[in-house]
Amino acid sequence: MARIAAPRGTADILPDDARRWQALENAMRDVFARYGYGEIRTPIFEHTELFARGIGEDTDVVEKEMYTFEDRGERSLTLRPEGTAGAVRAYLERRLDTEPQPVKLWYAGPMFRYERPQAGRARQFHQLGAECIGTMDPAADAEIIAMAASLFRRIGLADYELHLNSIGCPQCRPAYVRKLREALEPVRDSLCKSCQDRFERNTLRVLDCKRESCRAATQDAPSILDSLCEECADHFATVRRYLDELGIEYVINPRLVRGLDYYTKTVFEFLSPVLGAQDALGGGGRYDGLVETLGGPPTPAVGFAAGMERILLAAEGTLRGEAAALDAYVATLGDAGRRVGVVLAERLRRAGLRAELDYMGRSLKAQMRQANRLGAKTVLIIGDDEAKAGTVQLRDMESGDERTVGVDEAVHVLQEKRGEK
RNA sequence: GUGGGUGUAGCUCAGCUGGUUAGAGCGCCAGGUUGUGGCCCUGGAGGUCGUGGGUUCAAGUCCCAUCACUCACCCCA
Repeated sequence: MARIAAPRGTADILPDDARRWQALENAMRDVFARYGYGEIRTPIFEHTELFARGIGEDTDVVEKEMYTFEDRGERSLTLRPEGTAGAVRAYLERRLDTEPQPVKLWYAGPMFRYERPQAGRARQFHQLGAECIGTMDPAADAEIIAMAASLFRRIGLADYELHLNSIGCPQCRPAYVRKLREALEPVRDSLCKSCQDRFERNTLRVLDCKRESCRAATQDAPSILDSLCEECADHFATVRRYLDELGIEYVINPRLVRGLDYYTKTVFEFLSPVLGAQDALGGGGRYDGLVETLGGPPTPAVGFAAGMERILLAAEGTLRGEAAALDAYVATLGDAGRRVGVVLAERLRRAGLRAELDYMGRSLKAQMRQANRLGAKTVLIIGDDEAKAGTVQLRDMESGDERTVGVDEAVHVLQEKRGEK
């Protein structure tokens, strides 16, 4: 029979790797809790409409990257490509807008985007993120950024750059876009093909192009930061002031534009130099129009999301999973020893110890080797003699010391030993 | 969607210009002890050489296609 491989762009996380994931998740939970965010778990799939409207019809994500399917009831559903839309949907549907504002939520889980996989990019990947909904206070922007930075610090990830920008609001952005178009019009023909397309559909994105030729052509383009309305300019200045006061370093990048349509005012990205071409660890920003777009009352909000695989990649050297040490390995010989051993292992486990025993009919020697491999601190050897006498050979794997003790004492000794560290 | 690279044991790879039973290291299993680990020694299991076609007396080795992986573009997490 032909074997079936995991679908393209998906990955299995095996036990050794899973330990690092758990370490990240533990750090994440602790950090989010400190900042007062509560976890929200929303569906993995939503109505396609939610993403189409929320993220924006003209974005790459909606245009060509969604896993969309029709269910048996002929509903168009989509595997979530990001987390914000679902969180905001839940905020409205579950009437979190009637609770004291702001509502602070975090989430983590799989996201799906149909793209060609490469380093740091997969079709099923995982994001952790947080949303602070209901306040326009610039301190909330700073809090979200500080929280992300705090998580990175917590896992020893220090090698990154925080890029910051403001892309204005519906009051000031249109005027800037017009100005930008005018400025770019003369050099339009020298832009790359996709930028010529961007020029038409989403002019801001031209600034974000990585091609040398496009960067050169837009060299002298006006900066959006010079065109912000008073409110946006004030907001941005205040966010910056808070970040300065919090000691969070950043670089102003007037070319930073995000790929999703819902952003307003503050946008930011954490870039890592060790990630290769896909260098964004995470990013986010303010989305003051999204709640309304999704049918709610005008509600300001700010949030961020980061790629868990990318974090794990970037924190390769510093974030380690704990190798669960084995307290005891029960090695048995003969039928009587075996019977006693099976029961003893269970007894150790009920006593809160990690215990393992052989299921492959291994020789004692092989059992010892296995115990060593598993990092067992102690091996309890039970042969027919011990079974008859109600004793075990207690072998300390580090020192090699071995002695005969009664079963009760053995359990006691192991518990003591465990408590010591 | 476009382009480059790669596909040989569980893993990392070697197989020269096509030529007899496809190799190494690591890992795995067993033995070296009659009831004992880490080091060492010995032996063993394990491969439709990604898949399908083609060229040839002969293909892991050449050609085509296809799939997968990978890197980059695009976009972003």
